[in-house]
Amino acid sequence: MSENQSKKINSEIPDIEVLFELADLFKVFGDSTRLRIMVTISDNEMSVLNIAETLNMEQSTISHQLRVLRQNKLVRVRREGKQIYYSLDDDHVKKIIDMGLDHILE
Amino acid sequence: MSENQSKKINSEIPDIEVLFELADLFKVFGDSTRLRIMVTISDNEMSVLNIAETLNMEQSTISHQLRVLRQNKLVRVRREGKQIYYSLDDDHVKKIIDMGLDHILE
DNA sequence: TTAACATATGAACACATTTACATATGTTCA
DNA sequence: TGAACATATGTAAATGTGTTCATATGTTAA
Repeated sequence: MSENQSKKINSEIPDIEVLFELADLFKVFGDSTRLRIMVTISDNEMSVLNIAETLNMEQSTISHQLRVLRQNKLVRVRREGKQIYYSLDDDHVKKIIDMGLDHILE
Repeated sequence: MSENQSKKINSEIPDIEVLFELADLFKVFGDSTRLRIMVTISDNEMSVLNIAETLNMEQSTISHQLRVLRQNKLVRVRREGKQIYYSLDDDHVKKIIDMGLDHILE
């Protein structure tokens, strides 16, 4: 059995706990502020204040949302002096966003 | 418009309205009941009652969520007599789910 | 150490979302 | 037509989420 079957792997029915986890993951992507943060830092890392200024939002709002992204391992953190720089965790994140964009822009 | 350009679309920074739309799309995936419905009907179409029984939830709950999926064009609808059969709209939907699963299961 | 700055966090409010119950709408068949 | 069934919808309650304000924590440099 052919390539056909290797494509089948993902079509097995995931059990319910996995689906709960998956819903939680998509929930994180389902907020425009968090999406904007992710897109903003996708090219290069940025400090919290820098992100807040770029998006024209409160520093605390950004900080709260960065925590959500951190908890879900979607961003990387690096301290340099007083500032803390955030960047996207991996290409996976970008891929998920791009896949969604594909759906919308088609 | 060259192929080059069409591939580039996704790596440009999407403007804010698109990100709002994108957030709305992910919001739909960010609920376990809707995810379970999508996974349940991903192999073959199912009637509303059948879905409700499979997931052991109220018929009205399923119906409400199916409307959300319908409004977001994620499911296809087919009437046959008294029953209405739902199925996933396209492979795109499955891909988005699989991509999320990849992130979780790695 | 203290002042100045960057980030994180707690609490509260406003708003959105999910679900269940009751009921309406739509379809078939006698 | 009316009874029986399948699906959709309105409403209300419970729960969850995002944002702001005030303040705490942590870092640097004088």
